[in-house]
Amino acid sequence: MVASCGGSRVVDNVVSFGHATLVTSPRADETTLSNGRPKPVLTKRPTIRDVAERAGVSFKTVSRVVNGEGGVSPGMKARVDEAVAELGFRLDERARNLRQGESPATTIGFVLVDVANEFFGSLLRGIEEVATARQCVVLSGSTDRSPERERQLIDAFVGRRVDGLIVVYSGSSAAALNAEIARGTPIVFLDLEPEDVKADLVRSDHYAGAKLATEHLLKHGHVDIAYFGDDSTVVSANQRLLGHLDTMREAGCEVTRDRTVTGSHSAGEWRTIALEALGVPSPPTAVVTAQNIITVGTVAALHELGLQRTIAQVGFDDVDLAAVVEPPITVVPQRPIELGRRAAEQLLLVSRARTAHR
Amino acid sequence: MVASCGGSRVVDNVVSFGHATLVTSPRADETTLSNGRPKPVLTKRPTIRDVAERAGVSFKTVSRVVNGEGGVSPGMKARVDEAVAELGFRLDERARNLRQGESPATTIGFVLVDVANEFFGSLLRGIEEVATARQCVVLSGSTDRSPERERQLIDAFVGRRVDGLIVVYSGSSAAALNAEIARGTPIVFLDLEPEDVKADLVRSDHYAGAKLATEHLLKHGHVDIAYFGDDSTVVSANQRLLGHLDTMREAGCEVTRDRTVTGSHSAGEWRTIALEALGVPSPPTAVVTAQNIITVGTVAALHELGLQRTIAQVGFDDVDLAAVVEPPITVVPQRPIELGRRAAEQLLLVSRARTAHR
DNA sequence: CTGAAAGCGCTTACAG
DNA sequence: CTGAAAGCGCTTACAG
Repeated sequence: MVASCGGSRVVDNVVSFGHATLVTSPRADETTLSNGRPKPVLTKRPTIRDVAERAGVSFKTVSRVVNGEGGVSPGMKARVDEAVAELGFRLDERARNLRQGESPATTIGFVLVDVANEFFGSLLRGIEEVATARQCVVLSGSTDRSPERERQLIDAFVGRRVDGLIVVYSGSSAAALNAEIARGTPIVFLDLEPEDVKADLVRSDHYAGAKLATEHLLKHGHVDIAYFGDDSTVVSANQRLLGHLDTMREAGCEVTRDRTVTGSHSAGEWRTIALEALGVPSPPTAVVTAQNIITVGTVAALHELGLQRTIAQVGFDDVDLAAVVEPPITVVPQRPIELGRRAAEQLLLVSRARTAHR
Repeated sequence: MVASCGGSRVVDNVVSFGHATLVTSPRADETTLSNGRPKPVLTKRPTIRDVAERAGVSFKTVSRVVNGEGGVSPGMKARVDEAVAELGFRLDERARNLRQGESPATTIGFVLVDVANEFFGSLLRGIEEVATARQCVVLSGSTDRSPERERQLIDAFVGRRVDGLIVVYSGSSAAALNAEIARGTPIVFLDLEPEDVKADLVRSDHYAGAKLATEHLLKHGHVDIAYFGDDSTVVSANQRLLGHLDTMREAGCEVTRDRTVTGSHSAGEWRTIALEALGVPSPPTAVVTAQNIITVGTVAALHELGLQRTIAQVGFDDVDLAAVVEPPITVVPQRPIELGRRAAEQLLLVSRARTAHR
């Protein structure tokens, strides 16, 4: 039972074994005739008039019933309800909306960077939650930080007359956004903020978060704390760095250049950087890793150096491995779902205020 | 520069330092008067008639121009274009759709389990990509596997007359879905499949994926291969297990009970399970971890046992740490973005076939 | 309590 | 090349 090459380890990283499969049901091919059976006739969706005809009432009465307006005699209501059920009638929200003019928000548009990224997916989740609670639905799209894509998405959403827009800004025209705001579309920015556009913004308090991280380490007696952060030209990264530096200064701790590394790198690159910065004769006693992938890279480096129980680490955001690494890592989570919720609440607040005002 | 408690490590796991912040712009409060300035008048959105009036043409001409229909003299077109720009006119897609009857798909509804989960977020990303390429937009919502939520979402989407539905099935009524399909809404199921509903399905070929994983290890000379998998009552988990077992049998390798562990556990629990199963006197020489969190837990266990270079591991799906762990892990990725793309392509195919047929 | 008219913003036929 | 009419599916006033 011992393998012939027990000591070998498969080392290929991410072998690409794609295996998507499409199972086509017979039903889907029936747009063309098969074995002589008649093509299924796609019955046109029943309208309020179809229901009225079937129930033998005026279409206005149907409208009253399906909208629960009341003022309809029980007998008529019963007949209408029956016809609705038989025909499988469903109100067309588009038509309602078109006529209704001002009514509570029904659709929110969310422009984000990339839904496949857990952070943005969580933002969407939070928005969705408050939207759903109010019968509201969410349209979303990824920009990959392209101003052009952002413009297209906003165009598409506005064209569909969303009641409000939540956007993780990617650099599209401030003038266009201001025009849209002036035109009455409520906009709330999330996470990233454009200059020259006056609108509400919901974001994490990165400065305070970094302060907490560093204070946490100071409280445990550390004074020689390294800091690995994202490229400081990114506003949030800079705020985190400032939070760290200010906290260190206030505590009277020295901050040296070689203990503070910032830049835009992959997890693998950060592993290398951490190996160099922490694998020195007198390493810091603790390190703040101010971003997800930096945390992952640094954890790997600490374990390789065997220093995972010697150098304390506090990271930002949740990480898969937080739960299984020994010892566990302390992190300052960003709570993106909460961020999304707050953005949606703010949007609907503004949206409602406007509706009420007309 | 040496910390006073250099040896200590902060061990709290995930300290909750939430720090969402709302920055309200002055603009947002202007729905009520402030410092005597007049409330901004929300100009009503300009319609095709407003543009016509401004350009001094009939509204039908405006329609022609904004739809790029041609058959309009250059002079008129120029006047219309100018008026459109001045007024910031945008076609109302809702109204277009209402009148147009049959036209290419414009909105897709996607019902998933949880967007905050990277797998589902990636599915959405894939759908979005093919949708966007065709001027189509995506409405999505999370069910958390609640049949009730699923029904509500489908209702909301159908009410808005989406041109098609992609759903990761969560157990809502098959009868309702069949009725909707009969009514003409194209539906494609993704990942999970309902019984008693005839519709297309796009999913990973879990059996083939597991086969590949196990074959990969066999090819490297392993014969004593352990298998850690999700609860086998989950269809996909069962397919993976079968793929593994069949491959082992075909290769003439023995499979014992203690080498095959399945069940629904957290990453931390899997770590414990792996420690027990692999920390035995004569451990297997390789292990297949058939799911994301199982992989994470097992990696942690192997490193703790110091067996990460002795026992080979092949996992399923991508994992954050795949990139940084030493040695790197081999994984069979599921390519959720690709799955999403295929589902959307299939949906639009069916949708188009129907449109053409009317 | 019930219904006929007008209109939401657009497009689809149909005339000139 | 240009436009007046009718209608998409519904709701909002207005009458009975």
